[in-house]
Amino acid sequence: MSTPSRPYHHGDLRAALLRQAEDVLARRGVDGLSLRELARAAGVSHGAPRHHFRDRQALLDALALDGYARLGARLDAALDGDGDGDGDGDGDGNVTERLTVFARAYVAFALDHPALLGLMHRAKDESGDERLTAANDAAFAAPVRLLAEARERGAIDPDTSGRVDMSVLAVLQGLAVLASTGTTGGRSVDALVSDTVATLMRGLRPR
Amino acid sequence: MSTPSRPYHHGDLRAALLRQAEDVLARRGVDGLSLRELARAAGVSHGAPRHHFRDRQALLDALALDGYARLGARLDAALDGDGDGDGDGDGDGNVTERLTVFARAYVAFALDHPALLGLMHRAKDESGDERLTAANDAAFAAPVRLLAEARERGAIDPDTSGRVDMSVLAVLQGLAVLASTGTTGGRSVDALVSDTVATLMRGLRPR
DNA sequence: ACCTGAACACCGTTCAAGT
DNA sequence: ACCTGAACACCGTTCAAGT
Repeated sequence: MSTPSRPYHHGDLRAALLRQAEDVLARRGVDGLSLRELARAAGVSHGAPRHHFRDRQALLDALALDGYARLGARLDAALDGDGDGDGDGDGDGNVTERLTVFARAYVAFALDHPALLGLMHRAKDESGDERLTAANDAAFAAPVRLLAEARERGAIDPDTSGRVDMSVLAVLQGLAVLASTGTTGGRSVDALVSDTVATLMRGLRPR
Repeated sequence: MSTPSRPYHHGDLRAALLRQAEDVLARRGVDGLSLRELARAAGVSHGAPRHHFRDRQALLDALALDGYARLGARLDAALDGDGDGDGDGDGDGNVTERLTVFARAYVAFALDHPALLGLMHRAKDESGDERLTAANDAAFAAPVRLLAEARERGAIDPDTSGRVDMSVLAVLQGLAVLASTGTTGGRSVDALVSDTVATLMRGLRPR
């Protein structure tokens, strides 16, 4: 599998740097992340990372990209595990449940990797790398599909057409923000999530 | 008002540093903000800021605190300008409108000062300064009051008690995030905001 | 192809010393 | 009280040179 001789060094420096970087990110935040320190931890000179990442931002982008891939996988897995949604189709409860499942998965990711998620958002907005926006879109394609299907089945109001999709995304984003900052208003995160989805389905108006 | 003689230097270095800092923040982001550069721009030595801010984070905190004060003022002003809400009281439309007004004001702030808002959130979460969380609470006290009053008047579903407040905050946060990252799904920000508030009031379910 | 190591131009922070 | 300026320990980035 691996040759015993190490011509210069590190079988796969790139992977090692990313692994260490995520560790440091989680423990000390983006500001605490130094290329030179990563190089030191990997046992290479401070110039070595240059061969795998053009600059610090490139390493950050790679970290974010990997984060999106894992987030997408988790979201998809959560929805898959919840059933495929075209069985008997009891109409309404299914959408509420599936939205809740999705929101929970997203919030769980936000709680597990707050610094990484923050990095992902920042990288998507500020870095020029368009693979990041693509990865973001891919990760959130599932709820948009979910809503479209529900609308076709009549499980959610059809004349809302496409304009509620953004609203739902706003709610998901907001939930993740509130959860990861601990602004849950004194209740459990799970309760916050299901209450919010319920509120969204039901509306604030009386009746 | 001001003595013509400048014993050492800068009438009010603290204010000058903050002013410059916000400028740099808006134009080059937090990472582009250097204490030494600020000192240079103010015409003082690099050690001078130390007398007004213990370290870089303290300056960032001060910036965030000021941001919260201005955000709060803008949100309150927007709601005040919209009427006091206990006139005739036509019941429903009032809440929708006032929530929309509030959301628009918040989103406008997010669009005007994206970097500052990001700094505010980060500072609130990561810095130890509890005045920041207090400032955050104060800024968002208005919509919580608004909901409480609406519930008393029966303008929103009463048995939702306090558990929708967080939901509404989540929506507001999410809207600001989406707007400031340009993720508006191809429509205007104003439309996104009013659609989302409408969706929230009405609910996703048919009928 | 991958890594080293010196070099350059920056940082934040500390602290004696000045006025 | 407020500011200076040297000092220290870091950075990111570049680039010849090595293997």
